[in-house]
Amino acid sequence: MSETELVDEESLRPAGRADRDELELSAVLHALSDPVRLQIVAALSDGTEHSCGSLSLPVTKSTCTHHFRVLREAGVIRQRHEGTSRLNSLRREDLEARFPGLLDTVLRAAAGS
Amino acid sequence: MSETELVDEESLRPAGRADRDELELSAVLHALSDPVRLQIVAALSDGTEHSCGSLSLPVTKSTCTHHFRVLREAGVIRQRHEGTSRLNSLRREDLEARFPGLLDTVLRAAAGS
DNA sequence: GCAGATGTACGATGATCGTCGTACAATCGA
DNA sequence: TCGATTGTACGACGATCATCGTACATCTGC
Repeated sequence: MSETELVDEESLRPAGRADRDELELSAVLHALSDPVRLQIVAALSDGTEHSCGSLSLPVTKSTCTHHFRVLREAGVIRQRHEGTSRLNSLRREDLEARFPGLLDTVLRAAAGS
Repeated sequence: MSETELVDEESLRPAGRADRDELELSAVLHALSDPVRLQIVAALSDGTEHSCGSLSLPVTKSTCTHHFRVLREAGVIRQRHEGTSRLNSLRREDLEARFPGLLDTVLRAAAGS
């Protein structure tokens, strides 16, 4: 539902995205187990969209692209094309439906440490 | 508290264990992101102690030892020596104190998938 | 069209990971 | 004491990972 409204998503799905039912816990946990990616997810956690460049991450553009892809393939985020930018946002509803409470718990744990 | 009652723990701590305050979220998530380790944690989740051999895991003894070490070093489990066996148990209280709700949420997610 | 901005693709590199087999240590029962 | 059981130590192997630099693609504004 929340993803079919975005046309750009469709082109990314075959190789790059997990459907809601295909979300794998191991993949999600692995995606969240990297400090940089956790930082990204925390930045997206208030519902705002962020591009690679709008976050000041301690890595290069290439690495940033890599981390966004890992998050996307694990199903944690979705990507929307807008001009030369890719706006990323959390897939809160899908994650909540599949793994209730997981995202919030991890984010709270990340905030507390 | 719950760990100082075990003498064997003390010898494992310097190189092999994380104190409660030293638990790192990334390390915990990484420890939980492997299917075999998740299976181990799920088996321990009812509070019972388990040895390498008491779980029928799809890996060899060496690999089992490896996974238990990863879990121990991340602070997820504790190990107790008893005869020729090592009895492993979850560090529920420590994890709960540091990352409230995390373990239960992950276990619930694992059970639901 | 062109220059700048933004992000991806691709290859490389060093580190870490999961797995195993073999050898060894520790304990228990006969 | 001796054999069996249980787990660890160590080394090896291939796979994956995080990181980067360079080259390329796409879009915007002039």
